[in-house]
Parts: sequence; C-alpha cells; structure tokens
Amino acid sequence: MFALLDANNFYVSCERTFRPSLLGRPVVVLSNNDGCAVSRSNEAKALGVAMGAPWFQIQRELPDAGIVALSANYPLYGDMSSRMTALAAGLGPEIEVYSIDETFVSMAGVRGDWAARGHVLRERILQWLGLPVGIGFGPTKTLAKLANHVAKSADRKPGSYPAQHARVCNLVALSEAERAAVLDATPLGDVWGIGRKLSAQLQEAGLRTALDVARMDPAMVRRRWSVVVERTVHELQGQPCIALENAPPPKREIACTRSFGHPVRTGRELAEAVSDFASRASEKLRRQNGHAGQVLTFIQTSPFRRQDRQYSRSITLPLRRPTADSAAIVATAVQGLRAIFKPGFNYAKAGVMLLDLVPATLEQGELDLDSEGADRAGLMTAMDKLNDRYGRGTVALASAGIATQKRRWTMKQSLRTPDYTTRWSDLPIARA
DNA sequence: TCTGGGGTCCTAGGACCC
DNA sequence: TCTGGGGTCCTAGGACCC
Repeated sequence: MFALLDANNFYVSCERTFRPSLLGRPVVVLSNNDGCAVSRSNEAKALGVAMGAPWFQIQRELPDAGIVALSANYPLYGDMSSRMTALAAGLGPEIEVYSIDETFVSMAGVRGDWAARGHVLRERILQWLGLPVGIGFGPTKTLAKLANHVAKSADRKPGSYPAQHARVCNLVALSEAERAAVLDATPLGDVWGIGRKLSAQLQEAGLRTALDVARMDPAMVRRRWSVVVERTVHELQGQPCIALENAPPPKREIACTRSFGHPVRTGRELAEAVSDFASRASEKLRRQNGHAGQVLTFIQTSPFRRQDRQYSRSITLPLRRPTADSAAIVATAVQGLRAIFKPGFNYAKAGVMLLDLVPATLEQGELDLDSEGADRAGLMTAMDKLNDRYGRGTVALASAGIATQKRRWTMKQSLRTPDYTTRWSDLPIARA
C-alpha cells in the first residue's frame, strides 16, 4: 500500500510563495539558458503553453498573454523540496523521495481514514510552505501514481473525474466497480511507464484506457513488448512489482552537461567548459563517496540550427585507476576532448559523464611511487569543505583551467529570482 | 537570434570463446 | 556444392521517468 504526494506545478508554486503577486497569473519557469518552459501554472496551461515549449516560440505565439517567465532557481526549489518531504514523511512509516517534487510513502500498517489524513497533510503543506499538492493512495506504486493523477485532474479539470477525488484520491477505499470506472476514465498515456511510443503502439492494438491495459494478459504483453510493460500491467491489476526504495542505491553514473549560452567554436573554450563540467562531476562523485573507472566526454552542434554543418561525437577513456581526484578526471576529460574535437563547427553543447562507479572503499591498493597520491584525497576533502562553506568555485585546481577571458559559453539566466531561503543576503524582509 | 539536464533499465547484436 | 551450436560479455541505442 502506497501514497504518492506530488506538488502542483512545483517550480512555479515555489516562486509564488515568495511573490504572491504571481498567483492567478500565467507563469512559466524556464530551463537552463532560459530555453524551454519546464513548469507552468494552471493559467499558462490553459493558454495552451506546452511542456518543454521553447520560450522564444511562446513569446512569438502569445505576445499579449501577459505570461511571466522566470529562470530556474534550483537552490530555492531544492530547499523547498526538502521542507515538503519532511512534512510528507508524517503520513506513513517509510518514504521514498522519488524526485524533487514527488514522494512515495509506504502506508503499511497505517490505520484510520487515509483520505482524511491526506487532507490534513495537504492543508498543512499549503499553509506552511504555500505549496499546493495532490495525494493519491493505491495498492501499488503505479496505482498510487494514477490516484495522484486523478486527484490533480479532478481538481483542475472539473468533470474529468468525480469531484470527491479532487486533491486527495484513495483508490484503496473504492469498490472493484468504482476503481474500474476510474481506470476507464484514464487515457492509457497517463499511466506511469507508458510513454509516447508505447502509447501509440497500444492504441494501434485497439486499447484506449488504463482499464484496457489492466485487462491485458501479462504473458502476452511480455512476448509482444517487454518485461517492463508486463510489470506495469501487473501493477495496474493491483499486484505490486515495484518496491519502495527507502534508501536509494548510489548512482551508477554521474553527469554534468550543459548547453552553451552562445555557440562555441574554439578548442580553448571547449576545454574550459569540459574542465569545468569534469570538476563539478567529480564533486558530485565525492559527495556519494565513490570512485569512477571511466570518463566520457561529448561535444555536439545544435540540431536546431539546420543551416549549420552538424557534428556530434563522444569518447570514453579509462582512468589509470578508479579515482575521485578532480585533477585526474579533468585531465582525462580534456584528453578525450582533444581526440574528438574538430575545428570549424558551431558547438552548442558539451558534457562529461563519470562511468563504472564503485564505492571509494573498494579502492585498489597501489604502491605509491610518486608519493603524491596520499595527500590528494585530503586535498579534495579540504576543497569541497571550502566550496561548501563559501560557495561554489571559491577554490579550484589550476589544472581545471582558469578563465582568462569572459566565459561566453556559460548559460543565460536573465530572469532569476533571489535565493530566498538559502542565502542570508536574499532573505525576504517582513514589514508590519 | 533564441530549443534543458540528469538519470535508469532493457534489448539487440556484435565480438569472442570453446 | 556443402562450413555448428551455444554461451558470455560488452556496447549502443531506445524507451521511459521527472
């Protein structure tokens, strides 16, 4: 038995908490480089702004709609997220933080009226954080997700589901027939695990709703599609196949990739960017106390610039031994870049991925002939501590590249709001 | 002019081995 | 003329998620 709690329009809602004047207005939060709309208020959705729509297109198509756009402010969203998660944890004995705005809660052994508890929690999150959330309960994670979808839809689009399900929906409390009716009112594309491609294929096969999918024969589904889809069918039938992951396993790969604010043509600038990405990825790696075995570097032009010649390549190089040392990782990433870089292109994006991750404790012993290695780990720890305390980039390795000119490739964020909750100088001031 | 970033899992197919 | 069968491992790519 599971609950899924999920914030409505999370990024936009976080911004509204600190700028109430945005309530009731069409608002979008943009991806890095102020590229695409990645969070939309209900008013923006009602105007037809699609998820992932490029901002320049929105402006062109709806110049007079009064849409407010904001650059993504991840420190703010991350902080609001952990506050919300802490409150959600009160619902049941165990939780899984599934994403920045979604938390699964195990309801095992929880007695009483779940929907009533859900409404209380919902009110509290709204009052304390200003965040509207939807809560769904179901016998499996897939059904809890579906219930959550029902809760939000019944709230936002009256008539899509019975009004009793608005904001909080408990599928567990429904009769067999009532649950079937809810599934039958749900297009199969809205089911967790059924994306665009699969949706099209299932519709081709004559299916329309979540109920149709739930009634398929799992063995046939496995033969015709895959075990993944088979699991979804079982889960829709109420048979749990996906467990709660209370303690998430360490990451198997770590990436840092960015689109550039301006096209980049020179190897020097690319090397600067790749060095920066590699050292940020190394920081993430040390945070999970891991070592990487391989480093992947990629660069690519923009597929949207049809007039440009296109080029896209990646290369994976092994590290001499698994490590989390920024210098070694940066050097390897740049070495990879040298191997794949070709002049004469407008590069739009680059990235570094760390692969073959292992726990740092599994480090293979090695005779330390150059007597340098011993202090490296300590140096990295010291660097991380300084950067944690005084802000990213306070100290860096010279080998990671020092910008000698303005970094034109860094991303655009012209519509950023303050770090209201994570920076002393940005704290809002209440006036009587 | 202007189109995100970071993950996971599964499968097919090639390389290689005996 | 006619050239096996079975297994593992790895990688690339696809599909999905938020």
